[in-house]
Parts: sequence; C-alpha cells; structure tokens
Amino acid sequence: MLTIKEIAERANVSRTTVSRVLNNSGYVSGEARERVMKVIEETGYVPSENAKSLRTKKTRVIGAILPKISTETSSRLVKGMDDILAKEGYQILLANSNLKPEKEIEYVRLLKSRHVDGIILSATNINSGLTGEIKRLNMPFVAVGQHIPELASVIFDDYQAARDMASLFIKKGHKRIAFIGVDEKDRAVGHCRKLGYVDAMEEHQLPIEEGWVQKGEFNMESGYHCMKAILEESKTMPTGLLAVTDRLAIGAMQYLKGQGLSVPKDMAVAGMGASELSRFITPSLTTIDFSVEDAGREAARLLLGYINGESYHEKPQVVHHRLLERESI
Amino acid sequence: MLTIKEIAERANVSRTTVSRVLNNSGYVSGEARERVMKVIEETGYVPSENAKSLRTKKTRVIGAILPKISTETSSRLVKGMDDILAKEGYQILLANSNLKPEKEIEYVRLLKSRHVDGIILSATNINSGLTGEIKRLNMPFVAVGQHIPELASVIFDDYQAARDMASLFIKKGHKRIAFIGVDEKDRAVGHCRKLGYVDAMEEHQLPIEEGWVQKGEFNMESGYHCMKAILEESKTMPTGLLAVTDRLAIGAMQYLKGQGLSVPKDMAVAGMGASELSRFITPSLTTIDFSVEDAGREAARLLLGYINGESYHEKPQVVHHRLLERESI
DNA sequence: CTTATTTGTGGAATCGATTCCACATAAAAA
DNA sequence: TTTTTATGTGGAATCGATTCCACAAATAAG
Repeated sequence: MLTIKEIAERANVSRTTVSRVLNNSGYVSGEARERVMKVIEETGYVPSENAKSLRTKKTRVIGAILPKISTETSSRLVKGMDDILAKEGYQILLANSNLKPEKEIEYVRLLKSRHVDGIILSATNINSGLTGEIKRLNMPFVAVGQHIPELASVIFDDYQAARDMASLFIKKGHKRIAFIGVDEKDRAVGHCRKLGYVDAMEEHQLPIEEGWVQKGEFNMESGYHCMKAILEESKTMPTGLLAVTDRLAIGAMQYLKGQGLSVPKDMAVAGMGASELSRFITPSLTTIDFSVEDAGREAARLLLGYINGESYHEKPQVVHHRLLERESI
Repeated sequence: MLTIKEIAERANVSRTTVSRVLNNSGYVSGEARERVMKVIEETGYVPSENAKSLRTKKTRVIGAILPKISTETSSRLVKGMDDILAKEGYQILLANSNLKPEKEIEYVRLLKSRHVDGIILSATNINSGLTGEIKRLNMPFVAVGQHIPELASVIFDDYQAARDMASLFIKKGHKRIAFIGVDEKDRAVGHCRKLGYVDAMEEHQLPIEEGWVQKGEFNMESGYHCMKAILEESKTMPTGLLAVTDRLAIGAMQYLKGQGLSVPKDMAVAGMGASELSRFITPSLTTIDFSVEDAGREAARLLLGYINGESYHEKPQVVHHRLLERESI
C-alpha cells in the first residue's frame, strides 16, 4: 500500500504539503498542488482512513445494532439510515444481536473500541445493563423503536396505533375482539400495543374475556398456535382478532383457513407493521404502516446532529403511522 | 478514552507488558498479569481497534457491497455472511451501490482505504472498470451472483434453474411459453436465465414467438407491463409464463387477474427466487429457491479462507437450487 | 563454578496520517 | 528603506496500539 510519505517523495514535497492538498487546508502553491495531484492521480493513492482517524478521532462509521439482520423491519430501517448517512459520507457497521441482550452490550463495547462516530440501536428489550453501558460511553447515540429515558430515541406510537386498530374493529360493529400480543418485556410491541387494545375496549365498555388474549412470539407459527388457543379457550367466540405483528396475524389466518373459517366473514383479522406480505395475501391484511424507513432516516439525522455537536433531545421523536384498511376486516 | 499508556502507569508496568497481557503473548509473570488484569477490570479499558489495526494491518471488518440494501435477497445474503463472520469476530461494513456501477468502484476504493480485511460483492452488472479495480487491489475478494473471471465467486446455476423451470412447463403439456427477462447486461439473471429458457424450448422443438419474450426491470410494475405487452403483442396466446424473478411473476399475475384471466387455468405462471411472497400469494407461486443464505455463508467461508492465506479458487462455487412446485403452474 | 538457557521486563521504533510551530520568502504598508 | 503581513514549506510531535531488541535475573546444563 502506498503511503503519504511516498507520495511526498515522488512529488518532491513534504508529507505536510501532501496532507494540505488532500484536505485542502493551509497554504499550498498552485505549482506544488499540481505536482501532488499528478502523483496521486498516477499512483491511485488513497489515504488510509485508519491512520487518519487515529489522529482525528473521527471514523465516519456509525454502528447499527439490530435484533435480527434479515427481517423486513431491519432492512427498511437500515435502508432509511443509509439514505441519510451515505450522503454525508458515513458508512454503516452492522452488529447483529440475534435478540440476545448480552450481545447488545458486547456490541456496544465493540463498536466503541472501533471508534464509530455514533450508534443506532434498534431496541427490543431494554435492560439497565445496556442503558448503563450506553450512558457510560457518552457517545452519540439514538435508539429506535423503544423509548430509553435520558437518551435520544425515535419511536412509534405503538399505543395509539393499537388503539386505532381496535377502534376500527369496534366501529365496524365488533364487540368481541381477541388479541395476540408478545412478551411485555418488549415495552413498545408487548406492553404499549396491548394497552392500546385494552383501553380501546374499555372506552367502549367492552369486556375482554380470558381466552381472547394470547401471548406469542415474532413468527407465523406462533400466530397459528395462538389462534388455535383462542378458539379452544374462549367461552364466547370472538368475531375479530388484533395481532401485534403481521406475521402473527398471517399465522392466525392460516389456522382459521385450516379450520374452514373465512376471513373476514367468520373472523375479522388485523395485523400491524405493513409487511409486504400483508398486501399480497388473500384476503389482504388490514394493518398499520409504521414508516420504518422514515424512522431510520430520522434516527440518522438525529445522530448526525449529535455528532456535529447539537444538543441532546431527551424527548423521543415520534414518527407517524397510518392505518391501511384492507380486506381482512 | 483510556489508553494503554494509562493502564500501564496504573499497573506499574510498561505498555509492552500490558500489550502482552492483552494478547497473551510473550512472557508475563503471574503477578504482573494479575495487576494489569485488575486495572483493566476496574477501568473498563478497551483497546483501540483503530490503533491496533494501524500496526497489525488487520481490521476484522469485511466490506459488503450490495446493489440494494433492503431487498429480500440482500438481507438474506448478509444474514448468511454474518452467520459465519460473527463467529470469527468479524463485522460487516455496508456499502450500498444502489445499482449504480460507478458507486461500486467508488466503494471498492473506499473499503480499501478503510483497510477492510476482505470484500464481498453482490454483483449485478460486471464491467471491466470494476473488475480491473478489484484485481488491482489484490485483496481477499469474493463475488456473489455473478462469475467474474480470475476472481473467486459464489454463483447460482441460473442457466439450469431456468431450464429446469421451462422443462417443468413443457412436462406439464405447455407448448407456448412466454418469458419475462431482464437486461442481458446482468449476465446471471438476464443472459443465463434466458438461455436456459431458450435451450429448453429448443430441446423440445418448441418455437418461440416474437411477442412472447419481454424485457423488464426488477419490480412488480414491470412484470405487470410486460404481461400486458405479451398479451397484446402475441399472435398466438401463450399458455405459460416464466418470469426471471418472483416480483416480475407477481406483477404479471396482477395484470392477468385484472384481465379476468385465471392462474394457472388460463395462464400458468412461474417465478424465480423463492421470495417469501411467493409462498403466500394466491395462487402460491411455483418458483426456484436459490438458497441465498447458503451463498452468503459460502462466500464468507471462502473469504475467510483467503484472509487466512488459502490459495485462490478460480473455479466458481455453485450453490444448489431447488424447484418449488406450487399452485401457479 | 562458570556458561547457557529460560523467563520477565521495558525502551524505542513503527504503522500512516494530521497539525503545531518555526522559518523562509514575497508582497504590502509605513 | 524598513517594518508588517501574507504566503508557502517542512520538521517533528502526536494519535494508541504492537513488536523488535537489549538487558537483567533466575534457573538449568556442563
């Protein structure tokens, strides 16, 4: 690999001058500049970002910690981030926590040791170990998807989204609405969305029967089994089902189909997340579009702001969502 | 940020000794080691990867150049890569070329300047500028999806896959089969898949009519319009359609549906790629599963091999595919 | 009891850039 | 003509690690 020293020698100037040309800073005569440029051109010299950042303390890399690497949400989020970051010359270093909280902490440390200029965390379960580690770092940081006190975050209005959806069921005349949620340790998806559902029901004085509410995981099989559980455990059959993710909803629809039940006639179904699938399955799934890409962009913008010395917004940024009413309800 | 120097001072040893403890190399007395460990523990010191790699010329980062960041293929590929790389302590630095060839070259340069230990390129159009640049780098490199002469690559058997699929149509009694391809500059998807189709037809002495073959782009709208063109331009109507991607096939199915034509009764349709959508649309789409994740894993394994000094395989690694026969055909 | 050898430690060079400072020289102001 | 000021250049320190080499002390071999 070519170094600045060799370029300097070939152009018959000092390393300092080459550096000045590279960063066009300080005084350089037109003549010297030209000589250096010519040599750089000829040799195809590219300065070592590594050496540079050792000195400048800036890497132009930002770390992205994702719970899963190959989900629609993750890839949309990264897409949004990259839209903004690439324009500013930043690159993204991936860290896949595979939903393991201990990995998240480990990666926060690793990213720090790699001197990333900032970190964006797509969060699921927030524990004090993680937040403590992040605060200790004292590094530009933005969380997406979960609100972390005292730290910047870009979040969705999970509560309102679930409430909106439950209200739609009710507006359509449904009174017995089942719910498939996830572990409430996931505050946004587990806790807030459930609360939105419960509050909407309460608002209209609709009781929630025990068997109607099930807890699943983030996949279709789980939706399938939860739907089964609902049908088996409910004393009075619900007429609608609100699932906190599209995949849960789709899994549930598969079980219903297997039982010879029709959607939405026998059971109206709604999901959340606006996955691409939701548009193309039959019947198409009514769902909530959370504009994850926007969230990625917003997170990137915030982070760049902090990197450039803007002050911290403690108040979480809420990105909008919209309800997509389709055939399943 | 804490440095090795401060750790050395606090532990009352030299930087050399701290380094020895960190990398457990050379001789260190149990006593000294313990003192250093204790200080590291107390301070939460993490060595700067940056400084380290300036000296060692290893970053434990590998660059991934992707044509699009948020497609199913890209995210599966990255997932596969990460499966292998994370285990070995490598991280992935993303570079999104957005399908622009000049960006690919730019990113190859940038990744080099960042001293990544290797590069994996998910290639679409291969031009000599790019391959030249890569060869000049002389850096561990693996291409995925396209065979690049003189360089390592992991590819799919695009030709055979298309041929298999066309043969399936023929076996099912279809004689007039239409084809939606893409620009042949994309050698794998554009050229090879088309050739597979053409050869299968030829093998069974089936003529291909002019209007049957259309060229689209990588999205559903394009599939929609190509299907329209096929119906409008064909003198004798085909009974089957082979599209080189699932999205093209799905777009085509939408047009057919709009025209009141039924799949597979009026027109049998097949795609390629085994997108998640293909499983869940109605009718479910017959397609080819290319095991992209495997390709990602294989590419990562190859790359790690080269990084560790294994010799270059010029012969491309072919990952297997399988035909998923479903309802659309 | 010398002479090798193993064990343990630190000084100093190195990686490839940036940047402070000193020092010329040329141009402008006094 | 002398004094400022602007312009141009390079030497050397620096960033935070690794690693070669020299050297001392302890242990083993002759």
